[in-house]
Amino acid sequence: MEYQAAKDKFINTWGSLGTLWGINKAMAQIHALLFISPEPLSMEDVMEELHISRGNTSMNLRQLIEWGIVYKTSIAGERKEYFSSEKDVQELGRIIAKERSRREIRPTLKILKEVCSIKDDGTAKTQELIKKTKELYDLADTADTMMNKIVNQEQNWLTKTLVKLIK
Amino acid sequence: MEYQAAKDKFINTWGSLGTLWGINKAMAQIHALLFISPEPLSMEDVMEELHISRGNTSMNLRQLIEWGIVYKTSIAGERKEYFSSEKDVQELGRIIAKERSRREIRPTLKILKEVCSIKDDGTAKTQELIKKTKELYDLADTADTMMNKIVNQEQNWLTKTLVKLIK
DNA sequence: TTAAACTTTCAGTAATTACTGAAAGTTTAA
DNA sequence: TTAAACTTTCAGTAATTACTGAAAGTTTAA
Repeated sequence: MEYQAAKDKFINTWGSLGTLWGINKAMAQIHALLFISPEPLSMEDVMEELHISRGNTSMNLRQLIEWGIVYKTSIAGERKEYFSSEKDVQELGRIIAKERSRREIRPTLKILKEVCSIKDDGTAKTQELIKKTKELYDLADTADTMMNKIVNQEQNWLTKTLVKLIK
Repeated sequence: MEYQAAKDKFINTWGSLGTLWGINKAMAQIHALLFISPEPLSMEDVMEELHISRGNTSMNLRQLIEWGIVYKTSIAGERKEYFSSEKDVQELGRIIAKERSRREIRPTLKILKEVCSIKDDGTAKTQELIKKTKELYDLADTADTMMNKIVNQEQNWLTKTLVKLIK
């Protein structure tokens, strides 16, 4: 496989993986492109490489920046803005885990907490609702905590060692 | 908050969380409904509760069964099929993690492996592609392995203890 | 200041995905 | 067997989401 073929394959795979996880294709592809590019790219570059419109490129780049995994980079003597991706995979993982936790898991935990706190009227269906949402709360809370601990940079020696052992 | 309100809130939240993760709303809602129902429900029941059509209900139930988190349950003397959800949250987590790994992470790992194995022609862009896809491969592989270890029932004493310690 | 070089916004449209409901298919009881 | 009671399939349509490209907005250099 030659460079161009490999590159296209990677960008396309990343794109379709994205859609499977609720991320739009263009956004995932732009990220893939920047991630493997040794130099920052301009909006024009991205448009040409992926054959997408200016508007689409602009909007998705902005979202990636909002997520914190793409940066605006200025190049001396150039008027255009250039964009580059977070290059450290560990850091990438950390940011994504943190953002998904903040945007999705935490709000869900809040709702689960509310739902499992309703008054127990003694009926089977109420008791089941309370029990199940409580269990889900605990599971989601544990998973969230663990994920953050594992993925986090601020790992102490103990955690790091344990993670290695489990693996 | 009364039972009905809490139930609706839970089902709706679960539905929108689903869409955020690339699962369609109806499917997530059917699962939510079955998960908190003390008794198995018929297709008719599901249709009425969620106000969705017969076709939609049938298709999504089938998908949930394919995922392994909803079961067909027969009720003695009843001709209809009844459906119930996996009730153990641990088991639910285990199944979902395993299925997503099998359907999404493994295929991605395979592609990453291919892409990072291309011939190094010495150019900066080729080297960057190889390096970055290799790093992604390692990250995804580690995350996948850890997730499965953690979520799996076949935990030995050591793993269990370590998981508790990290948490 | 102005105008060239850029980026963002957004109304309109295209593409995708989800849903309906009736027809076809299947199962079961008698 | 047959017909009633169910489930599945699928063509057509509705709803949602993504994308385009031109107009509006912004920045910078002179």
